[in-house]
Parts: sequence; structure tokens; C-alpha cells
Amino acid sequence: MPSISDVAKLAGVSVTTVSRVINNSAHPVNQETRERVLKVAQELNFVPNALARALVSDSTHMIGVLVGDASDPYFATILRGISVIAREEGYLTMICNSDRLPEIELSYVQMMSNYHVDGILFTGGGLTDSSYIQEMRNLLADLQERGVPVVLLGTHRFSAPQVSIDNVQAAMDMTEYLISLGHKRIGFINGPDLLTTSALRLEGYCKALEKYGIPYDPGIVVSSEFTYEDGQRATDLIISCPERPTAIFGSNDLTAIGCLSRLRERGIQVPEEISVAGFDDISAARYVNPPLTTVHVPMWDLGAAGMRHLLKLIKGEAQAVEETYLLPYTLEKRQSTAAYPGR
Amino acid sequence: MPSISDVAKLAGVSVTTVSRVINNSAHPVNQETRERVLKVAQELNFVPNALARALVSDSTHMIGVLVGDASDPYFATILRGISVIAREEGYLTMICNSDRLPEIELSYVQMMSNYHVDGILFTGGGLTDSSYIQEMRNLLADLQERGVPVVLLGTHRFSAPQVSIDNVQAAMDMTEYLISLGHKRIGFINGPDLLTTSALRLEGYCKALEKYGIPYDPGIVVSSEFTYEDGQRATDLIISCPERPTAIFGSNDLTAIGCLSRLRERGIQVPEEISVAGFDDISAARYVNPPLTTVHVPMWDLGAAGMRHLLKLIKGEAQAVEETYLLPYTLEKRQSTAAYPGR
DNA sequence: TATAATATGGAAAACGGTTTCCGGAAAACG
DNA sequence: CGTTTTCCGGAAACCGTTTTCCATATTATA
Repeated sequence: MPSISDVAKLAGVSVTTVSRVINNSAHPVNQETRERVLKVAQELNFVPNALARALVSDSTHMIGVLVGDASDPYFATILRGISVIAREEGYLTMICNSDRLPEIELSYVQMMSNYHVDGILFTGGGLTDSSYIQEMRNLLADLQERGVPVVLLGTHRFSAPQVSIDNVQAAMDMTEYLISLGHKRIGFINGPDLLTTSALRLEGYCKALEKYGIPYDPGIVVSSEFTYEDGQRATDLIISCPERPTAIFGSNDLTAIGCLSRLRERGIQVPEEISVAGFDDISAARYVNPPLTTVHVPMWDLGAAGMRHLLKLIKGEAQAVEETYLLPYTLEKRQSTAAYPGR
Repeated sequence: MPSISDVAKLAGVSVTTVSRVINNSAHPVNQETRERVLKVAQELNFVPNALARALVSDSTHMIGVLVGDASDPYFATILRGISVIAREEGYLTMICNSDRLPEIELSYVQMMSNYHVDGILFTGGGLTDSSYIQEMRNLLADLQERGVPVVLLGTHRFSAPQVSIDNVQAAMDMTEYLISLGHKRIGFINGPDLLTTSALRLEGYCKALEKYGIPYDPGIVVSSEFTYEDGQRATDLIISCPERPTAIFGSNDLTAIGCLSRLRERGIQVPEEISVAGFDDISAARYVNPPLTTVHVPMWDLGAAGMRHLLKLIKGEAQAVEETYLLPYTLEKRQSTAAYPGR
């Protein structure tokens, strides 16, 4: 690969000058010289080594993105938002998939730090394991102290600016909607116990029940992973309850869609016999049968807003205050929910 | 951040020695000295700067991954496979989402090159634009010449090792399956015209028709993007054909699922009136109603195999021959297809 | 016309590591 | 006991940039 000194030699100038022209430095350089350098650089197909440049300028133009599961449509969409904004601003993303494993999350953050990323977008698992939290807290604090900004996407228990939606309120709204349809017995497919988001959505569900004086029945609230399969499993548990619910609220779309498919297998009509609601509004929600009523989370915007804020922090256009920026959500009422008793 | 010389100073040795102990160099270093260095490094929380290290060792341990659309479940799953293997081997992935835009693909590859990635996994759009192909070809050739291995995932028209499945044969198999069910008029939702994969799957479809002497009718073959929405649009076109097909083969699952939902909206029973088949076997395929008959593409394995091969090339354990490694696929026969005429 | 300001370019010191080459001490060998 | 190895450690070059500081030539100012 041609280096800057190759260009310098061929153009008969010093590397200093070459550096100046390719960086459009403020330091004046003769028009004629400039053109000569540019011409040689072109011919040699010279492109500056980003590593060397980063080493001295202490800015890599790389953003570390930590994600729990990039194949989950929820995160995948967030990633799109992130990468579009990053690209617009000339930043590169180092996307790391932790599979929600605590040790892996920690090691990735460490690696990002070693590579001197300019900032970190933390979309990770939102795990609640306490020793993990402690370690990650230290890691993130160190980073921020060293001037590496961090932005949290979704709900996390670290101290850094955070971009999210109001999970509690949204879950409460959806539950109230089901109640408004006449449902009094509403099953809840909770998210994984070790995710903070799960707790919040569950809280919203409970608050709504409480508001309407509906007793909380642990028998129809079951925890699951955020997957189709677990949505099916949870559904089996919920419908095997002696007094079967007339509605099931899945705390994400994947589980709700799993629920839908299991109910169909069992010959239970949706929404005639049981209404089903989800959370997230992944694109599949619109295409399942029946189309899923769900909370629309602006995933793309979440990613984009997080990245925009991170870039502001990097450029010093904003101060890192520990604040949560909430984006608006909406209720998408589709055909998987209906009034009870039946139409 | 503490540097190697800070450690050296505090441990009372030279940077050379520090480098040797943290790298477990073959050069012998006294056990006592080694421990002292390790202790100081620990205390200072020293971690070597990956950029500096990469600059001199000419190996970044970063893999550039180019992907057309990371939120497409097909690619998302491939990415999982990629990142798991990468992690196992201590490599970091720089994932770049091109949105299938030619200029962006080119600029990303250029950027990866500037960052001196150790290898490139090319999962990009598979675009057919000719000037793009020419430029990309040059770029990739340059890279390989410079010793940066490239592995292609899926079908591409560049010269590098390639990991894929036999798209032609698979599409042919599925078409033959439909024919074996008694269908003689089979609609085809083709992929985007500018994707090489589309052409292959279409070819398989045609070959099957030919084999059974079924005339090819362009009226029931329509091109679409690989999205739900376009699957719906294509379906409208196909079913508005005077002599309506009794089966529709979508060349990926997203379009096939879009097809399913549109048929339902139109009140057309699947599979009683029309059979529907897809391609890819994304996880949603199993959960739609009715579960989708589709070609199972081992997406995760595709990613993993590609990454494994790339790592071999990087480590010099394999030679970069321009060869295509085909992974096995299977036909998943589910409930969206049935014999014609109806049961 | 003497002097200050500006335009233009280079030398050299960083940045933070790895690696080659070398030298002295201790151990092994004859 | 002299000589060859082996063990251990350091000096310095290098990777490819940016940037500070300085030098010279040219032009503007008084």
C-alpha cells in the first residue's frame, strides 16, 4: 500500500505538505504544489491509513454498538436507524452481538475501549445480574471519564444519557385498552426475568389492573424469553389455567405471534374467543393472521436519535447529563383484539 | 490511559520487556521480572492500544462485513452465525449496512480497506449494475492482491471464494414439488431485478416448468423487492390474471408471507384455493397462518461457514481459490401447500 | 529603504506499540 | 580454565500519520 511518504517522494515534497493537502489544512500551500500532490496521490491510489491517523489524532471515527441479539427484528430495526445516521456523518459502526451473555458484553465493551472507539451506543441485554451490573458500571464510568461518551438505548441501569420510550405507560395503555374492550381476565406473557424492560412492562400491566380493581393473578402471568417458541410455551401455560383468560398480552411481538400460532393449533379463535396483543410493532405484526394489535415502538427512530445524541456528545455539542429522552409510542389497534363477550 | 511505557517505568524495566511479557513472547524473561510487570500492569489497569498494535503488527483482528440490509431476517441470521464464529476466534466485526446502494457498498469497502481489516465477508446486495460491478471488482481484486482475503456469501459475480446454496436447484425442487401436487399453473414472485440471486431462483423455476412441459407465462411472473409489501403488490398482479394460478411460489419468505396476507384479505383460502410456497425459511415462516412451505436455507451455517473459511484464509491455512462451497438445503413442507384440485 | 507580516515548505517529535539486533552474565562444555 | 551456549534484558528502528516549531522567500507597511 502506498504511504504518505511514497506520495511525498514522488511529488518531490515533504510528508508534511502531503498531509496538509490531503487534509485541507489551514496552513497555506501553493496551488501548484497542491495540484501536483493531488495528482500523485491519485495515481498511486493513495488513501491514508485510518489506524495511523487515529493513533495520533486520537479519534477513530468508529462507534461501538453493543446489541443483545441482532437477529431479533426489534434490535435489527434499531441497528438500521443507527447505521444510517452513522453513515451520514462519516462514522463506522463496530457492531457486537453479545447474545445477552454478561461476560461477553463486558469483554466486548473492553475491546471497544481497546480500539478507542469515539463513542458507545449501548443497546445490550439490559441484564439484571448484579455482579455484571457492577462491572459494567465501572467500565462505562471509566470510559466516560476518559472522554468516551456512552448513550444507552432502551432501559438500563447505568449512568449515562438514555433514549427510550415509556414502557410502563405504554404497557398500561395497552392493558387499559383491553379492559376497555370488556376483558377482565387478561393473561400476561412476561419477558425474561433478567431484563429490566420486562419489569417495566409488567409494572404497566399491573398498574392498569389495579386502576380498574382487577385482581392480579400470578397464575396467568408467565415469564418467557422474547422468542416465538417461548411465546407458544407460555401460551400453553396460560390457557391451561382453570379459569381461562379472554385476552393475552404478550410483552413483545415475537411472543405474541407465538401465542397466536399456538392458539390456532389448539383451535381457539382469535379474537372471537381470545384477544391477543403484542408490544414493539415489528413488521411481521402487520402480516400475521389476524394482524396483531400492538404497541408501536419507533425502533428506527430510537436508533437514529441515540446515534444523533451520541454524535453530539462526541463533537462536544452536548453535555452528557444523565437523563432519559422518551420517544412517543402509539397503540396500533388491529384485528387480533375484539370486544368481550364476542361481537 | 496508561501506556506500555508507564508500565515499564513503574516496573523498572524497558518497554521491550513489558511487551514481551504481555504478549507471552518466545523470548525468555525471568519469572520474577515477569510477575513484577504483570502486577504493575494489573494495578495500572493497562490494556494495549489495539490501534498502535495493529499499526505495527499489520493485523487488526477486525473483519469487515458488508450486508445489504441487516434488518432482513435472512441477513440478520447470517450475521449471527458470522459473529459467533468471529467472537470464538477473538475477532471483531465491523458490520456495514449498505441498504443495497451501490455507491455506499463501494465506499464501505473502501473504508474497511482504510481501517486495514484482516478480511472481508461480502454479503452485500448482489447488485447487477454493471459499473458498480466493475468498480467493486477492482476494489476486491486490489484487496486480495494486498493479502486481504475476501469471502462471498450468497451469489456474487466477483472472483473470490464463495459460500452459498444451489439456488437454481432449490427453486427447481420446490417448483417440482408444486407440480407433483398437481399444480400446472404456478405464479412466481421474482426477486428484485438487480439481484443475482433473483435470476438464479427464476432459472430454477423455469427449468422445472420446462421439464414438465408447462409453458412459461410472463403474465404470472412478477418482480418485486424482497419485502412483505412488495409480496402483497405482486400477489395482486398475479391473481388478477384471467386464468388464475393455483399456486404461487414466492422467491423469498417475506414476499410469500406478504402474499399469504393479501390472499387472506381477498378472502382466498390457502391452501384450498391457492397454494403458497416461499424460500429461505426465516423463523416467521413457521408461525404464520398457515405455516409456510418453504426452502430451508441454512442461514446461520452460511454465516458461520463463511467466517470459518475467511479465518482460515487469514491464517494462511487455506488458499484463496475461486470456488463455490455449496451448503445443503431442504424442502420444508408445511400447510400452505396442498394437492390440486383441492382436498 | 528598512521592517514587519505573510506565504510556503520542511525537520522532527509525537502517538503506542512490536521486533530486530546486540551485549553482558551465567551456565555448560571440553 | 578457556570457550561456547543459553538466559535475560535493553536500545533503537519502525509502522503511517499529524502537528509543532522553525526557516526562508516574498510581499506589504511605514
